[in-house]
Amino acid sequence: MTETAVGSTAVENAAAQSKSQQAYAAVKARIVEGAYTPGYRLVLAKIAEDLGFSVVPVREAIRRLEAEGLVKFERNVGATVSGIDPTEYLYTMQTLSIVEGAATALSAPLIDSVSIARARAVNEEMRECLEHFDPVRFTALNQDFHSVLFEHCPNPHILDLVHRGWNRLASIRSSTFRFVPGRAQESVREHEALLQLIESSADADTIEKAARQHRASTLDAYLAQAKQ
Amino acid sequence: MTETAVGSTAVENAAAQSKSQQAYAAVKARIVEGAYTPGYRLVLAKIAEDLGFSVVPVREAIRRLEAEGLVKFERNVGATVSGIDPTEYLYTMQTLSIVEGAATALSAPLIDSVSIARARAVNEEMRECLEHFDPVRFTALNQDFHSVLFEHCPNPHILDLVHRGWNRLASIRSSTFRFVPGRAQESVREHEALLQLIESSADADTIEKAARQHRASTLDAYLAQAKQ
DNA sequence: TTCATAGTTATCGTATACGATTTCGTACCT
DNA sequence: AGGTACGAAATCGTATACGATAACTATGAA
Repeated sequence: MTETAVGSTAVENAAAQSKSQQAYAAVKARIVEGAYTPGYRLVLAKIAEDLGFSVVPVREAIRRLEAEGLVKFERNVGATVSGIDPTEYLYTMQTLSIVEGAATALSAPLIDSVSIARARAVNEEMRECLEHFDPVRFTALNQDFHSVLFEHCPNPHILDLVHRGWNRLASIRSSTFRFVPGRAQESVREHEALLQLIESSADADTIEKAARQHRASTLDAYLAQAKQ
Repeated sequence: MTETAVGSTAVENAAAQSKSQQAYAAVKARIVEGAYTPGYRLVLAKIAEDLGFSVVPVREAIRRLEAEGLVKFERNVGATVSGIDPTEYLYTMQTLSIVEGAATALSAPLIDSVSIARARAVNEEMRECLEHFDPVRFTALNQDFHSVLFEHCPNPHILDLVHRGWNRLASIRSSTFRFVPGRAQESVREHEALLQLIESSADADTIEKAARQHRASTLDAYLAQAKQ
C-alpha cells in the first residue's frame, strides 16, 4: 500500500518523500491504529508542531485524507476524524461488499495455487483463533485472507476503491468481530467455500455473489446485534 | 453540473466559498469542458495568476483533483491533466459499470413514475437525435437519462463513486458516441428495456446485471472499434 | 436567573518569500 | 560530430506572517 522502497532506510525514505506525504502517512497511521479516535479534533498547528513541519504540508495531508473519507473537514472550523456512526458503517460496508465482490471475481482467475494455499493457511489460523477468541487478531487475519483474494485484481481503480473501503473501516476494524463473535465461525466456513469456488474456476458471477454475500452477512450480523 | 446556487449572485457565491474551493471548481470546469486537454501541463503559478489568487489555494485544489483521478501529479515536476489512454478508459468504464449497476439497482425501488416518465422523455429525445446524429448532444442526453436512474441511490458513497466515474470520463464524454455511432441505436433500445425492468419492479439482481451490461456493451463496442 | 451582546481567544485561510529540485540549453571536451 | 558536464531558468515545496472567521466567555440588562 505505502510505497515502501525496498532496501532503503527510514531516513532515506524521509528524504525521498515530501513532507506532505510524510504528514499524510503519519496522520493516517495514527488514525488507523486508533491513536486518533473518531471525533478527535485535528488541529493543524498542533500536528505541524508534533512533526516539526510547518502547517502547509499538514494542510495538504488533511485534505487528502478528507478526499478519502477518513477525515471530515469544515471550513473555518477544522478537521475531525470521521466517526463511524452506524449509518456510515452501513454505507461503507455496503459499498465495500460491492467493490470487493467485483474485485474478488476479477481477481479469481489470476490466483495461483500458491496463493490459494496461503489463504487457506491464514483461514486455518483463524479457525484455531476461534478457541481462545482474540477479536483483534482474528480481524487482522481476516484482512490478510481477503487481501490474498482481491490483490490480483487487474483493474487498479477497483483495487483502489477496495483499499479505501478497508481503510475507512480500519479504525473500528480492530474490533469488528468483538461486536459479532457469533459471526466468526460462519465467516471461517464461508472462507473455505470461497476458496473452493475459486479453485474450481467457478464463473465470475458466482464468485462475485459469494464474496458480496459474505460481507453483507457480516453487516447483517452487526445490524442485528446493534438493533437491540 | 456546476453548483449554481439558486438565487445567489456570483459575487455572493465567491464570498461563500473559500478560494481553494473556487480554484477547484474553476480548474475542474476547464478540464471537464475540454479547455485543458489531457496531457495539458497545469502550472501552479500560471493558474494562480489567472484566478487572481496565490498559489497555496491552487495547490490544494490540484491535490483534490489528483485524489479524484482527474489530474496526475509528480513531485517536483508538476501536474498534468490525466490522459485517458485506452487502458485507463477501459478501467474507468469497467469500474463505472460495476458501481453504476449497483447504484441503479439500489435506486430502482425508489424511482417514482414521474421520474420514469422523465427518463422516457429523455430517451425519446435520444431516439429523435438518431436521425440527424449529433454525438455531443446524444452523449449529454445519455448522462441525463442515467442520472435519473441512479440519483435516487440511498447510499451516498456509491453515488459519489458513480459521479467520480462520470467525471473521469467527462473530458472524452462529449465524443463517446462519435467513436461508436453504431452503438447509439442499441443504447436507446436498452434504455427502454431498463425502464421496463424498473417499472415492473424486477428484482435488484436483474436490474443490476442489465445496467452493468448496458455499460459494458458500450465499452466492448469502443474496444472493437479501437482495435482495428 | 436567564438571555443577549460584546470582547477575547483559538484556529483557520491566504499571501509572500525563499530555498530546493528538476529541466533545458549551451559550451566544452573527446 | 557526438556526448558530457556545467550553468541558468523554470517550477515546485515549505516556512513565516498576518488577516479572517468562528467558538467561547464574561458582563450587563430584563
